[in-house]
Amino acid sequence: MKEERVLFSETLALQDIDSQLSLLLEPQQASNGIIANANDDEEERARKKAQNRAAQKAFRERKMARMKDLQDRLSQSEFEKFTLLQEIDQLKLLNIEIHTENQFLRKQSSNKNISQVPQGLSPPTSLSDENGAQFNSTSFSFPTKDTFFKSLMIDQFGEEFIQQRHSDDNQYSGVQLLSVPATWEYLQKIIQNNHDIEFDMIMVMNNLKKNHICAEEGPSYPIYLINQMIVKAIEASSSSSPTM
Amino acid sequence: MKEERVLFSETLALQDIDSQLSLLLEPQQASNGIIANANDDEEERARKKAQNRAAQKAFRERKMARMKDLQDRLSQSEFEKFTLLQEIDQLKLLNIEIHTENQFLRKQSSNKNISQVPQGLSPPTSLSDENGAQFNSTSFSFPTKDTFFKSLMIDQFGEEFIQQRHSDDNQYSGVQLLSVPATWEYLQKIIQNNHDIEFDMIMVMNNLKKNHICAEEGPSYPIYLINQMIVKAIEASSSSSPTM
DNA sequence: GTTTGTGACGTCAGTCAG
DNA sequence: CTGACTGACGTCACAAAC
Repeated sequence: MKEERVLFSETLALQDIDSQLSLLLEPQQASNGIIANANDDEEERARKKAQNRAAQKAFRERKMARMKDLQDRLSQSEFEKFTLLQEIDQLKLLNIEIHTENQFLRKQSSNKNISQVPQGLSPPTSLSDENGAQFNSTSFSFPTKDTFFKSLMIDQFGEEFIQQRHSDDNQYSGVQLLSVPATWEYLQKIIQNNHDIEFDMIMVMNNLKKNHICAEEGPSYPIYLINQMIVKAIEASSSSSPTM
Repeated sequence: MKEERVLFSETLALQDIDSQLSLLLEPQQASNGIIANANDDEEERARKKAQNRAAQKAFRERKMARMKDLQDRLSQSEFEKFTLLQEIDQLKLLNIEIHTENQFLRKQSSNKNISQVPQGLSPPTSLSDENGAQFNSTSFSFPTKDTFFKSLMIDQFGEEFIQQRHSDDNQYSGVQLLSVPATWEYLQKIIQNNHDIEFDMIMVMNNLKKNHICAEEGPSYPIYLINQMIVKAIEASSSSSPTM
């Protein structure tokens, strides 16, 4: 009772390539004998099935493509986030420098000529000196970047503008960081726990090398960057391996 | 020849809920009559099928969840990118202000006392004045933020650090913007082209309202924010609708 | 061994547009 | 009405984990 079905199914499978074409080759040899009617009906259903089969196949492919697209977009977005973070740090650094210079100039100015400098300049701002008090005279002990900027930003834009980016343990502006040894362990774990994937750890580490960030634990890498490099390495190994 | 199969399939469909349990309720009534052997084999296969059925179902669900997770992570990432962009703009603004003030101070200082101010301060930097030439005396005509910062950053960090964020048509630091009317049209198009989804356009516009960005075309919204709000609205409508 | 997870297909029913 | 699209399931084969 089941062999029938299996046979049927196999037949279809073999016809797979033809199935799409079978729709185009219209069934014009219908009016033939006595069995014409039944035959017609049968054919109709078969045609429909083939149609559906093709439709599903296409649909599945589209779905897969969508999935892949999503993945790619995520990676891309994450990467852009990272570059933005870098940009922010550059800006902060620049800001500190300028501000420091500013403090110095102000000091000079007040030494030579008291209240020569108007406090509120072009924009309706007031970069008052109270938060700059940490900068005294000529020896500059830099505060933590974040501390410094928080006070600065609050002064400029008010509390509500400050979005707290929790700088936890191994975090760099909210991005999880892994030190070099930690990265190494991470890679090993991945390889151990995922037998189906393989990649060149050395390649990953090398690719990572240029992108380190200086954290308290020494040079570190943002985790998503690591992941990205892993993906790259996997792709590299799979395209060069003989399995493909 | 096919009715058999259909019947069989339907039977299975009806047993759907039981199928998972049928595995637990072990077939202990096997050794009965003469037909025990055939029966046993049959049962075995049925059991296997049910098993597979359940497995597939679970697998599909996991897959769906993964998909959803990806979506969410993308949205989240995109959103974070946006806040970072905002932060950058704040920093740039702050930077301009301080730098402007700096220029002014420098001018004052050189008026009173030539070369009182050392050019290179604490960090090994040289915020030389050549790029600040656009600021002359007391009237400050602000350059484009980007122009200004490009020169400033190049001066500080060198060309290679400057990643060009193409500010195209309706773009805000690389994020596509839609003006209010454009947003409205966008929503309508979405509704038209996706019959299966429905949401309250008004709700979306309202949620968007607080998050506008001032572009040349007037208040605008970043496209991904719009998309996010649409998702929200869809969820809201689907959870409140009687279909659920 | 068997279970379990996954990929690839097929089938059917329901929906929408032309 | 017909055809395309889609969601939900089922089945099989085969790798993988127990």
